[in-house]
Amino acid sequence: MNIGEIAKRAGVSRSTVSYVLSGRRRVSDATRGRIQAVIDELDYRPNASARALREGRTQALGLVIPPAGRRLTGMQLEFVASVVEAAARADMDVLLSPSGGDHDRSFERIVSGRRVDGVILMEIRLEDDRVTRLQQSGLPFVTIGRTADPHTTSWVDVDYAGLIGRCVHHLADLGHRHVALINRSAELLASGYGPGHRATAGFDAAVAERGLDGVTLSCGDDGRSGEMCVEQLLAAHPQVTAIATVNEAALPGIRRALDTAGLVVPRDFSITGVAAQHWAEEFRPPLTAADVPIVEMGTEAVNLLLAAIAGPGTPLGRHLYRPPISLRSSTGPAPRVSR
Amino acid sequence: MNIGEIAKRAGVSRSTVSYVLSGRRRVSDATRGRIQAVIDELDYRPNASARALREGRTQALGLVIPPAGRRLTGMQLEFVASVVEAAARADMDVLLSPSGGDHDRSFERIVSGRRVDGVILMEIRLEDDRVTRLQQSGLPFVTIGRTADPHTTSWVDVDYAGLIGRCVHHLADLGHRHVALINRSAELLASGYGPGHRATAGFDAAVAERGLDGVTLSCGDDGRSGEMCVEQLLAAHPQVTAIATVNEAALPGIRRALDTAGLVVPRDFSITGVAAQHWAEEFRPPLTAADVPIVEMGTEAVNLLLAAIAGPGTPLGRHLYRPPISLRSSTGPAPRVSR
DNA sequence: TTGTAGGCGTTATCAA
DNA sequence: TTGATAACGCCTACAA
Repeated sequence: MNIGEIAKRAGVSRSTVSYVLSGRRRVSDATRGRIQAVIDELDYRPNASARALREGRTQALGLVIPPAGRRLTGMQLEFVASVVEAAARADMDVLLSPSGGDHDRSFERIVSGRRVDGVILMEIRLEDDRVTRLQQSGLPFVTIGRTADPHTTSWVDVDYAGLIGRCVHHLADLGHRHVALINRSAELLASGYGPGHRATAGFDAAVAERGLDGVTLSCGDDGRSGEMCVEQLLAAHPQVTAIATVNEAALPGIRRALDTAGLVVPRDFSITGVAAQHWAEEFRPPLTAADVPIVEMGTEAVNLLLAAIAGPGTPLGRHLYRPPISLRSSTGPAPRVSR
Repeated sequence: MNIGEIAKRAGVSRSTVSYVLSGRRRVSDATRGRIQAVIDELDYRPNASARALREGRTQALGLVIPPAGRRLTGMQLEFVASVVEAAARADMDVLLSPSGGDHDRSFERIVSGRRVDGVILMEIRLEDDRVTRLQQSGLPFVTIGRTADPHTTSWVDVDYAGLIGRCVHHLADLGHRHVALINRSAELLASGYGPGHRATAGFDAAVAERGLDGVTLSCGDDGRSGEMCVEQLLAAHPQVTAIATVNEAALPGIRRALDTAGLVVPRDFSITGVAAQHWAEEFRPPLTAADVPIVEMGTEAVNLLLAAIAGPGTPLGRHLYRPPISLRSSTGPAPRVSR
């Protein structure tokens, strides 16, 4: 079923059918009605590949996600959902590319095969080959997270440094003197993962400013790791009375380890950090945390990208999110006596 | 950058470049070397739209996921990941369509615009418009889950009825007389969601066979709902000593409600069901459950689809998974005295 | 061993 | 108000 078939049945030329479809030139009511009837009857819709070839636009966005194997965190998942949703609102399809560090078949296919009109890159690192690759390709792109040189790209990001800093100040205000940061995994940090490094920087700065004793720990993105991490923390640093974390996937495990140690939150131990609202609320007791506005960020990333696609001369868009800390019930005054 | 440009620079015709790319006819070493050098230098890759138009194949699969708004469960997410992964292995891209009940723009665009070579449908219902639509479109498709009339489609599914039946038998063997099924949400059930209905059927059959007292509850796909659901269960049916569930997203909440009620698992209360291995292991104590082989199912769905795409006459493929119940630590003998 | 040319389904320019 | 036609980039049957 193609446009020629419709034209034939309606007794007009292909171009007229095309114009009825696009509305880009006047077609008499009579003719348009006849054509529309045929279109409706046959449920015709133009072939996307042909249109893409002709227009130079695919009406699709690429979304580069962390490769399988590593399980996506809840936050990553929500980003995917919000991007897909925002794209659908603009009648754009989303092509998923599970691409890790370097040159990946799927990534290359999407980029150099011109399968998409633009790309959203998730979980980028401070130095990221894929960013370089996209820059040289000329394809519009937006990153969720920013590289070490954020002045040359469009991005949305969370101010991990500032937020973790605020968490530390909040804990200090409550009288905590010995605090710990539970960061993302050591591999991720080693690969130059921005949020991890910025969280560390923010933590260190605030700890220094308030004259606290701070411990930093890496932790895998899963419950089991969180559990082990806190066990080790409690054993090695018994004086610690509070945790700040950017590792939401570890939260359930952190919770279990505190339970096992017989510590009641927030009476004996405080915990706070940066997390998706959903996870903060699911925590027991509900987590005092900076709620990452994931849906907003995903939507904004899509909007920036659509703008860049529409106008090649569009200025770079950047948005650093610094949501307030929602006070819930997981932080309290430092316990009087050390454990 | 197109094939003509490569041809010009290499001093050959376009067809020769094309043949070098496809390897479908012999090209002399000298010529091929010269062409390949140009290709490498310019990092040329054929335009996907043009190729799709010419070949009638897009090298992309559509994956229809539940619409945003409803948060994807961990299991759904893993399906997505496994499908994307399996597709990537076959050099296929995956186009995501967040489509709910009926005719959705995104779904229609993918299907009638021929944007994909085939479709994988998630979370289908016993009667599903999208299945009908795909059947009449002639586009190959595979469903994860099956409709009420499973003889006309290709699918992979979990034998929820059989598995929940086994769970009940396991509980009965342990001496439990009063058991509950925690099902998926009421809306999902009302919309004719197969796994929900089949779980109920399996539960009822096993309960009848063993002469037990069985309660069935619907529960939203999130922790909060699980918590409320179990609170109500304990209040309304104090004699219940065990739960079987197909609602893995509710597990954390179920856990919290049991905690709050002061019930120790498995001493005072047993819990089992069907869940992704990951969630079963994350539960405390680790959940005795039928582990849904998600990656295997996602991979098999892709393989069935690829086969159907390759050979239009391919027989329908169906695979009903019935994984064994992994005995972990969340079930034990029924407590002697009722609460 | 390589080249020529037609057509996949669209859209838009030029003509009528 | 409508129609004929070229072009988007690719693949391949046919020719040389």
